[in-house]
Amino acid sequence: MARAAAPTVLQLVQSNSLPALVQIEIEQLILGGELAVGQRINESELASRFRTSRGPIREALRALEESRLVRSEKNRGVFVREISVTEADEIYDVREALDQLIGQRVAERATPEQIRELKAVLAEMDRATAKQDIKCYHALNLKFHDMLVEFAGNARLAESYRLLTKGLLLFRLRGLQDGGGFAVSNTEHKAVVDALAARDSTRAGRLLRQHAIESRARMHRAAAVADTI
Amino acid sequence: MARAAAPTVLQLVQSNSLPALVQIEIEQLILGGELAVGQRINESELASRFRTSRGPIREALRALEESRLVRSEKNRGVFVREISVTEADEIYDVREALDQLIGQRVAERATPEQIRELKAVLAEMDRATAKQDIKCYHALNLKFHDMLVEFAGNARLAESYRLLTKGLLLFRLRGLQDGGGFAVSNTEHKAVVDALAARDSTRAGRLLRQHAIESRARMHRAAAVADTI
DNA sequence: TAAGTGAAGATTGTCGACAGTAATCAATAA
DNA sequence: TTATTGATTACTGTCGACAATCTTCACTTA
Repeated sequence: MARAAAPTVLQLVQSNSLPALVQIEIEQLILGGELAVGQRINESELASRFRTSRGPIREALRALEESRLVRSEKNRGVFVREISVTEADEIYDVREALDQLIGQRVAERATPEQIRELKAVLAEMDRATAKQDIKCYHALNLKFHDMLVEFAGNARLAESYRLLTKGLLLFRLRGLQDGGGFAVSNTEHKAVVDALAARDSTRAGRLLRQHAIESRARMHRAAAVADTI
Repeated sequence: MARAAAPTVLQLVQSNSLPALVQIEIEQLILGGELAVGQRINESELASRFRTSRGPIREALRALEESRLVRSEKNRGVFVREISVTEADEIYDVREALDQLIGQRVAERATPEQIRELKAVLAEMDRATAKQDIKCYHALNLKFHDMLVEFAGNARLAESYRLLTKGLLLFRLRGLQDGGGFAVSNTEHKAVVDALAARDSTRAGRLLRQHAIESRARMHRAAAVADTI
């Protein structure tokens, strides 16, 4: 496993503090949809849920606010952030630039083993497509892009990229993602991996950027459809 | 003044909560060098300094940790983050990509008034250069790039860019920035603004990226010199 | 002298409590 | 019936206190 090893629960508890743990937990709640977009977050409720006082909860919420997953109104509480199409557009604008960089770097630095891992995920995605398992495809899609940014070998890049795409997830939770055409999406993935395997950094960068552009277009189409409903 | 209006103190106190205010204050302490890089931050000390309890301080520190300005060790405290040359390199890698995007967008979107503002700052920088006022030049340099990212008209881009460059400031605080050649730097600035005025987005993007690349090279030269001392 | 040990002090982690503010809802008046 | 007012309730903002942990440093011992 060439990727950064996932930390064990033990390591997590020992190194990270309670607020950090809570932060991860709340993030899962948001990204998992249990806390709906726009919803107010009740501190006391979370506190009793996690068997802590409100202190650690508040600390976690501050961190989540800094990462723009929640917004906070004074004396009113913190709310799960809602992303408008306009803001999603802004994010995509940045993402396109970063994806190009990611494609270039992965083409330059990825090990043969990592390329194989990417291909394996691609194959899984094909199977999910065949079964029309959208949920599975979506999870694999996230994994694929996460692996890419990891293989780019730049921690700061990965951090920026993940922060950005987390915002996009808030939007996707409304069910607008991928615009239905996910078989198309995987064709684009394959072209990218081909360029990576060929160590063609320019082409890989261009293709991954193009993939982001197409994703944005799919997002727009889905949003347009959703608005007509 | 076409830029985003600076919020008044009143607005700040009314809208933002105490932790948010404290966060800004601590950030100033760090970026101003009062809290040295690598130094441990004493919660009680800050609390008495700002006449609050430790709660708000801790919340602010969590937010600063999320923005990577401090790091936190369990049961040991939080420390002002130190940036290695390797990490500065990583940041520059991302910054180059973002700068290209910024150049393109500003060329497309900036108002004539904004272009004039940029030129005015450039003139100020020339005067600072003539007086060999490095500190003033440095401040204006930051302002120039901050205006650029603002004029790009993409809040998320601005956010990502500022987060990134804040990290670079931690490095710069060690006196390694600019590598001495700041007259050269302003020549590059002028070329960028020329492209912006000509509405040549491709050239503006290329030049601003190139400027970031040169900045990185200057950083490396300065670091090399610092290491021989 | 150097290494190890123990206590004392300082600092962080967490909690429960109280004050202040916003939201809710019933009662009243137009 | 609708709008307004006032009281009630719920929640956030902040604080001080205590427990747990780390650091420091004097002291002992080989």
